Amino acid sequence: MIRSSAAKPAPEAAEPPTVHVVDDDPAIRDALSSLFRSVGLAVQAVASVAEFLGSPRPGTPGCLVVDVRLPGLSGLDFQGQMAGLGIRMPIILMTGHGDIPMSVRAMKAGAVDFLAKPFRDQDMLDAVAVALERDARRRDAETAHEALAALYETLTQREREVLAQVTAGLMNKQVAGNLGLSEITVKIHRGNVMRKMSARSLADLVRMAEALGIRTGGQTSV
Amino acid sequence: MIRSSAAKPAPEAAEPPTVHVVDDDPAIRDALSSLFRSVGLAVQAVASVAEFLGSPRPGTPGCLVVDVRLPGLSGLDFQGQMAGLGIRMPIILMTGHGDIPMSVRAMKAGAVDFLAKPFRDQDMLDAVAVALERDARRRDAETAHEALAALYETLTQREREVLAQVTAGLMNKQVAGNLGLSEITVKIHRGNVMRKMSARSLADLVRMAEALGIRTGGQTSV
DNA sequence: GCGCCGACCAAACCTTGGTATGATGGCCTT
DNA sequence: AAGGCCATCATACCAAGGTTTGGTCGGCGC
Repeated sequence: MIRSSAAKPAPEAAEPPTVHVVDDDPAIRDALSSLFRSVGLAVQAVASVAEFLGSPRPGTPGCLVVDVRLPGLSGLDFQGQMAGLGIRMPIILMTGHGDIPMSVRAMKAGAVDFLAKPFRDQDMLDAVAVALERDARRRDAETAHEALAALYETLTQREREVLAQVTAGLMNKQVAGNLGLSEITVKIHRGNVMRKMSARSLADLVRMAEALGIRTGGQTSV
Repeated sequence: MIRSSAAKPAPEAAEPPTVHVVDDDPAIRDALSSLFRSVGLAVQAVASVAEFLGSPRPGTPGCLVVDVRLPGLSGLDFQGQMAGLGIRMPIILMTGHGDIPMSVRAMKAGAVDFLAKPFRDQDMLDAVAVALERDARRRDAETAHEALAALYETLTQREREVLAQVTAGLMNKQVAGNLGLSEITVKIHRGNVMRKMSARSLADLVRMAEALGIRTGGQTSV
């Protein structure tokens, strides 16, 4: 697979991305909803963070457009909580009464944009476009990583040890020595690893180990 | 000093990082200079961007602290120009009369921080600490990459082709077929590549190719 | 011309990788 | 007790990787 979610041969109709709007002002919600719908985007508009968290949030791609001043919980705190909740959807913050430190803090925390009201429609659309693109990339990367992690899960402890040392560049006999095994046993484990990980070559396996963050104490120049 | 590259156990003789201050107000320059010197940092303070660019800037680690409103060239434009000039030192911007869009634009462009005057000394020191840490990491990564690129430079065209295909996971005979060579010739090139790149194993070589961004059309699952 | 280097190839030889087939034993679940 | 999974090892065999020795050919600079 080369890029994007080409995991399956049949790239079924890509679900449309959804813009989640969180603002306690109904007028703003309506205005943003029609703005986003006018460019073909799906919209889910709610009045509070609680409402957003309570609503059904299927694993569809999308982004958040949130007012920083919300009843109960500020958008900035909200931003921080999202990470803890495992929600990594890109966030665009907007505010009617913001200041520079607030915007800087938001951007440092990873916000895609921070728009002061009133903003131009186009600025918001541009920000959403960037956010959706970022989300698409994040999801692709996450999907690929999860697939890899799932394969890794199927390995036994021994096989993982062998994987680590083999991808560190050690020869079978060295691995055997380190693990107190015979070389033939290492070969068997190694073969199992290649098969279970669907690696077609050692180079493949090395890249997989790299992506999984598997490192040994063994010195490597890279 | 805050922290520097803890990459090596004995970094020793680490050149002290320099904070470059660019502000047309002498009072600010003096105040910042003594602030930074009070925590053991070297400082180079100038009044304009031209002066900064004209001064001797050896390849020492450091960061920039720049006022966005400068005679002739704004700090924001300056930020953009830096990339074009190949200067990738982290930048901290400060302003007396900034607004939110300005700060957001600066942060999007990669500024470490954007401080509205007046700011607390500690905020500036914190920002500088982050900037210097970021610079240290960037320099480490850059140094490693340059060393790798230098090795790659010593390869002949053929050797590079062989490197690409071998690290893509192809067998010698496949590489030979693709390049119209005999297998024995591929082996020789391959051996030369391993020697010239100082790779102690194929796994090593794969990681090097990865770091160099060497990709072939060959399909890979990673 | 001469030396140097890169590219190319071959024969011989050795090491390493990889895959059977077959077998033993431990542990856990049914 | 039986079956399954894992780990272990041996023998044998084949494929692939890797080096050495030795040689041809063409371009480039002195």
